[in-house]
Amino acid sequence: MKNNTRVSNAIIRRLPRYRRYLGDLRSRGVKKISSNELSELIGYTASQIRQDLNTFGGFGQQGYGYSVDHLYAEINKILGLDREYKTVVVGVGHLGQAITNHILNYKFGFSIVGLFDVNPTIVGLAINGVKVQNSSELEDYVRNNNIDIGIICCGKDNAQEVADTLVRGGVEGIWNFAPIDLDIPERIAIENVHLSESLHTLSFLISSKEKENR
Amino acid sequence: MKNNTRVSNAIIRRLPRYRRYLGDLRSRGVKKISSNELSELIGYTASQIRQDLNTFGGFGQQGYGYSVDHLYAEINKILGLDREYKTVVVGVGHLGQAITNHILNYKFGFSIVGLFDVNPTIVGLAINGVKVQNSSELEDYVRNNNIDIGIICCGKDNAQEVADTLVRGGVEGIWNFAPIDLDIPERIAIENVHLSESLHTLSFLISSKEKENR
DNA sequence: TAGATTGTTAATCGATTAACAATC
DNA sequence: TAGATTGTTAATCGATTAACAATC
Repeated sequence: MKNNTRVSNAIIRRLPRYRRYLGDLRSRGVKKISSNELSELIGYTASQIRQDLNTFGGFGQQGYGYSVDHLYAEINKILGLDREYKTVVVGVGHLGQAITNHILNYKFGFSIVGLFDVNPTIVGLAINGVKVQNSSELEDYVRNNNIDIGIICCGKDNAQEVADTLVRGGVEGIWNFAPIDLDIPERIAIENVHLSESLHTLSFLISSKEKENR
Repeated sequence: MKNNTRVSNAIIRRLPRYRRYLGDLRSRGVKKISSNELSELIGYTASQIRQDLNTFGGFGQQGYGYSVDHLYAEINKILGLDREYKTVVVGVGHLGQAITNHILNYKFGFSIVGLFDVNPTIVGLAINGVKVQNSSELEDYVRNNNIDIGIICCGKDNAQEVADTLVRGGVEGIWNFAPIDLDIPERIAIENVHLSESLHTLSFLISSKEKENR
């Protein structure tokens, strides 16, 4: 695997998608695939697929194609899915619970270790067998348990404060569902899921289609 | 507002973000803003901001800048947020409930009209005052109530079937949370939220940062 | 060996940035 | 009017596609 010096954002967004399609192929027992066949399935050009993969290394074999198993394993490595991530969820409303479920049903190396909330009527309850703790204990917990990822599912008013706490506790990355752009150090990875913006993208697309069809 | 002939995806993704920042400014009572000031806040170059806005029309005033109120209203129009959208949620697990809450707390023109599930132990329950119906009634319901948007929160095995049903019922757009690429007619708008892919992007970023810091 | 398909270089296309004339 | 800032054209940069030599 080549050294990934500044992989473009466009490529980064395509990688998990490659993984998903390769995982499907793999579970269907497909052994080999060419960039052309993959192009057919996934919708990127064969040329782009080869370019993308060669950013990280030569995973194919001329005249043959790609071994599905091997390529899947390599993409998992590229995505950092060859290790375990311990996570905490902060804010255990419906969204926090949905994310908790989502991760607990996951095969690949993410575990929910702690749940946190500020609401005293929720603190102490067990969700999926994990007890909800008071957010005041978040920093110590993250530090003492070597938590890797903090998942922010609280409202936007507390989100920056929670992020600061997670960073002080020593997380490596933050998965943020609050509708705000967090201010965090360069060394910490951040991935935002802005649901409102996604919904507004949909309404934009609906409006566009309407205009087209007029 | 100009005719939006094929707006690039890059621009589309930035529009809801402009809206969010302008909404914040507005609620803080700010009356005018220049592309330079907005650049400072939002992190795009002033040049890009002006280019983006001028895709849709000239909303500013030379020598002055942009009226926050006016620009916010225009972006709402561009995003199609000057109308009402009736929605149904299919699959009322934690995620479906989280999305339902999210939308019900929304100020801008999205209403949850129907909830649907296949699970008989959930059908009949009321969630946020909306009764859960059996998915077998989905198509008729969508048709008879002029539903605009279908929100897919079920598992990936049923997702394509649900999408087909929604399309037959006559929705204009689909907000899809199932980890699959749906096959739908060109005239229907689609927006995917692939949570797993988002999480895998985060693990990729964590791995990259680790390598950088070595 | 011949055929197939990758890996990689070169060409094209599109998006971002810079510059500045228009104008409030 | 002078200063400021937009709207827009031109220049640059980066990403995608095309082409083909390398090679299994």
